[in-house]
Amino acid sequence: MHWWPARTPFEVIVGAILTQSTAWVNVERAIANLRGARLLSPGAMGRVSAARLAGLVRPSGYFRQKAKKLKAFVRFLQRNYSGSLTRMFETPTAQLREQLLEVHGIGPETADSILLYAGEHPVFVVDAYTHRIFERHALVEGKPDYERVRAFVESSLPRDSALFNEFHALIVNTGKNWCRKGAPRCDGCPLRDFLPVNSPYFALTASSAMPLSGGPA
DNA sequence: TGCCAGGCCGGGT
DNA sequence: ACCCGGCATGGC
Repeated sequence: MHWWPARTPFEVIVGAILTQSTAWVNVERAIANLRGARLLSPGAMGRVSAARLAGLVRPSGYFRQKAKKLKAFVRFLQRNYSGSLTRMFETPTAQLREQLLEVHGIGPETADSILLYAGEHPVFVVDAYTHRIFERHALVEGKPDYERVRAFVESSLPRDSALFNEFHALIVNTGKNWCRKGAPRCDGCPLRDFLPVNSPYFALTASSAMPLSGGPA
């Protein structure tokens, strides 16, 4: 779907932080502000003040928190990789994931989004939609926490970043259209017709047949 | 008008 | 190991 609307890996990372619990349309304004201020590079963002940064990312909500998080990431990148994303992404996946989780403001979903969408590391991104869909379809054994869902998907599909990318994109679209919070349970969702389902392949097949409008791209 | 959006942190059990 | 309040703007 080529759905993550970013021009560079750094912009993907910025978007991943800014979109935390926030509608993408608000993130777009914030990123436009950053672009206008020529701050969409690790070096420039490292030099700007947190207060100035906060003003620019204001439309994305939680703006003081997010300014702090962006600063924390570029500081981490500078300290550990001399500001080079290329060098950062040369780090083995599991090791880099642990490092990212240490950074203030980067939790499991943001870390995995960075790994997959900015670095093309083969990890599956679990988000609110993934949780809701997999829980409603009872695809995961036991309590469907983040690591269980991730382990289930990653062990059910070939370890291929392009596939994880596409699969997650399809899930988010399915979620936006049919699995929003408060929506009638599975009402109109194309996945419903595939119950009982016990493999993500079924979800992938079903999702491919649905309209793909409404994405952030 | 109120609910929700592709979370995460820090402090409490 | 959970659980919860706080963080904040903009669209429907």
